[in-house]
Amino acid sequence: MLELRLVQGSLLKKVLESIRELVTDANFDCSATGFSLQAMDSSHVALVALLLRSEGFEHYRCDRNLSMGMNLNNVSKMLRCAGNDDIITVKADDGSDTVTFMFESPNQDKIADFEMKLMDIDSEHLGIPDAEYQAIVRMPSSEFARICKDLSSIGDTVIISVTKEGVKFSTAGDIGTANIVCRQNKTVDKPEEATIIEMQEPVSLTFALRYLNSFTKATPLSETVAISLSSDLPVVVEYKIAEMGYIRFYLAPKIEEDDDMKP
Amino acid sequence: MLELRLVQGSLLKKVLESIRELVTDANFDCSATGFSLQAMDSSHVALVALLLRSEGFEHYRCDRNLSMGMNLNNVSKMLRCAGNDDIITVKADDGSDTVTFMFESPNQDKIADFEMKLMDIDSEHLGIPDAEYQAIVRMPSSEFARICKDLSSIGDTVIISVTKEGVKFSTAGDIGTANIVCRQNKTVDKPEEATIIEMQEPVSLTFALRYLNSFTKATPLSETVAISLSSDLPVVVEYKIAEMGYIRFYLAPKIEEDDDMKP
DNA sequence: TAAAGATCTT
DNA sequence: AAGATCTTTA
Repeated sequence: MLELRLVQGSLLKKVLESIRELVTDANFDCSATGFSLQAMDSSHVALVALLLRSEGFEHYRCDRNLSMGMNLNNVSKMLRCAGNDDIITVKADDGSDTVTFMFESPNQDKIADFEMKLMDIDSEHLGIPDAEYQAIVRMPSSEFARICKDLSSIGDTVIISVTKEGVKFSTAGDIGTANIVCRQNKTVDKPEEATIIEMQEPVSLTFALRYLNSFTKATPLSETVAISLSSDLPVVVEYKIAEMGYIRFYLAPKIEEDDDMKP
Repeated sequence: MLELRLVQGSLLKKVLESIRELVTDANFDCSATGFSLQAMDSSHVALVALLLRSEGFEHYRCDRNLSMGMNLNNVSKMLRCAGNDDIITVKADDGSDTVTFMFESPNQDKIADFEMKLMDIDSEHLGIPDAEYQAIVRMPSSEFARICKDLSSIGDTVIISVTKEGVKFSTAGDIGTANIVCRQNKTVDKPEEATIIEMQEPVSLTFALRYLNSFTKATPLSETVAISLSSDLPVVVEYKIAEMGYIRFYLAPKIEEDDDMKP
């Protein structure tokens, strides 16, 4: 028997809107620890890892580990039927091949329940080793989203270069080139407006903007984003979910190609 | 000679936006009593009845009964040229085959007139008998609209079931099932937020969501909607138009089909 | 602010 | 394929 009650239901709505563009089908794994998901995007280039710890729920009951395969578009359709102030409860009986989403309006006048068939999805659950990163950039998530969106109107890839002074986002395309430099800045009114560089050594890596732009769908979940970079390691773009956990997106850097070698 | 002056011109704009999706051509009937319209939708499944009483107009002159056939899309196009604060005057000369819409800006600086050719439309004007309904549900129009929209992302039809305690909207589709229960609630801050059930006996009927969603285009006209249900009678979805009249939509219930009988 | 384009939906 | 809505641009 599984029963999770989340008073701030909008959070679950936002989580699904964050992942939906990248992943179509995925297993939600429930254990005593919490509610988690790990999935590759459809082109097997990017990876999403979600964790919502049990302590973050108002009520959390999970008698035995459960892996529930769902089509995220369908989950999203159902969650869109929940009001932003609704309390969401997720229920599944042991051995059942369905999951139920329950939405209660704040004044309890409206109660909705949505039942959905589960699917069998075979997924290789990758162990993601904790790595030391050469550089971690923390910045306002909205600023990161704006930069990725702006640059993708110029080019397809972005070079992210970190030095002690700041982080530079560069791109080039048919119409020209663009560089956006964000200086480290810890002296701000609100901590969530800070840009903070934790750097062991300078690093410069290239990524496809298309995926970074998908990652920024998670912007509504957190005021800040942490970007962890190391040569030859996938970048980690992390959005913390207050009191509950995180969404992390992983993306391998592009190997620099010599343009003259292209056909 | 016909001349109707409506200071709150936005009202006429909203009326047309409410009907336009359902009905393409219709006769506007003008008499000393008021301005009315009755029309079936293009697939002859739903019926719209509009009444704007003469008392609601700032000036109302209708020397003889007049039936003016119009293409509602074209009327809508013209009315969209009126500002929301404009005063709208509708004019037609006896025997003329045109109608004129006049728009005056609030400060009288702008005066526009749009003339449109009338059409011949033969319509059977149905007498709609006043019926006793087994149940009448009054609820916030926005909530009804939200429910119809949400459910149509899951299924094509909705079962509306009324009991003394409340009203339940249910649907089923490929991805799952959904039930939304609204409890009767008369103790609200504002009367327009109440959900009120007037019930003689319980009733449960099935309707095509496609049409209900068209009906909810009238939501901007009224804070509340009244849904009148009886077995074997068309449902009436009524939006009152303040001080003037109403728009009523009629839709026959679906006869429950035995799924096994389907091909 | 309004029109056009793009994207998503039925 | 058409319509609706959202976003973007003038």
